Amino acid sequence: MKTHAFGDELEFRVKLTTKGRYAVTAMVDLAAHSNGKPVTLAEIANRQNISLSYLEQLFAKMRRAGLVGAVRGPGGGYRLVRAATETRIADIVRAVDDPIASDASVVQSDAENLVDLVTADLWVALNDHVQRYLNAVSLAHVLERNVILGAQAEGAE
Amino acid sequence: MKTHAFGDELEFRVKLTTKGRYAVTAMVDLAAHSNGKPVTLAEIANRQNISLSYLEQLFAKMRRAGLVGAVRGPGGGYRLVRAATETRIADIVRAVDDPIASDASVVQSDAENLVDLVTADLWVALNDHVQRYLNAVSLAHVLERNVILGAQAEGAE
DNA sequence: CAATTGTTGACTGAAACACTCGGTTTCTTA
DNA sequence: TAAGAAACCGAGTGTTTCAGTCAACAATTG
Repeated sequence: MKTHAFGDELEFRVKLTTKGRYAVTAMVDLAAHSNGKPVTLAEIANRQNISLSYLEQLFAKMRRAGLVGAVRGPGGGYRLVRAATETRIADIVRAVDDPIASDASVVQSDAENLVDLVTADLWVALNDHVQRYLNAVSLAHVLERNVILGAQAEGAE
Repeated sequence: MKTHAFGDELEFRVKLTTKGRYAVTAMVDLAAHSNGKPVTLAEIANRQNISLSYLEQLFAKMRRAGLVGAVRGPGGGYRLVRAATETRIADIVRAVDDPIASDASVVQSDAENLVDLVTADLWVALNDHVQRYLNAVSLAHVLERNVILGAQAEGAE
């Protein structure tokens, strides 16, 4: 029995919760302390006051997404795969957020009436808006405090 | 014991979950079927396939927020308080989302190190971005399918 | 009066969040 | 080669939110 209008898991392409903020914070910290040697999660956990185990989970996802590389053993840690200028905030948020399971087609498909249709329009547009913004901002931008209200959006290529 | 870097409830000013989408869909439906007479939640529930009781909760919040007015008894229902052109999507989303409890000052206050600071910058900027967009779009815009990617942002007055 | 509609509160199962714990592998260095 | 440092991995936990159900109550109409 179909009980509601939207798919159960169809959240929003970019989720913007504290989880993403944790990940971004950790990545900014990593970028800020990158000087050749890998950075340990223990350091980041200390500096940012985030639980080590939670960081491990977040970094596991980011490693699978190809954002960071790991070095095991003493002297090991994580480093950025791409330069800070090439690592986009959107990548980080997408990496740690849950995969928005399956049927994203709901929005498009069973738009039986006009209302479904126009609401879908709005959500797609908004999503695009946010996506574009987070895609235009890199770790380097954030570090340089070069995040200006609104001004970044058109830089998206 | 402070276990993590952000306030427990400090979400994000605008939350953008399915809950907000339900509310927006319902409001679009209400606006679309406004012709003098109040519109019943039962009608909206039928058309939009949302549970009646859930709609009641959402409309209770929107009524408290001054977005809709209720008429009880037979022939009753809800109507928009302001015109569709004056009802902004941001108002709707804010009305139904939970109040982001208490201490939003965390972001600003204990920014001990640089990383906290720059991350806070980013989140404030992004929030502003989304807020601005949703503030520039009215129910009427949505109904007229007048929602263009990105183009609305500067219209916010 | 009865029927209709909104109003309110309590409750529920499922999911996500933000961890915790306990282990295992991999690598370095003494 | 043994010790230890670090990344890996999976299971489990308490809390909150989501989305919905249910039951009662209040106001209005005919």
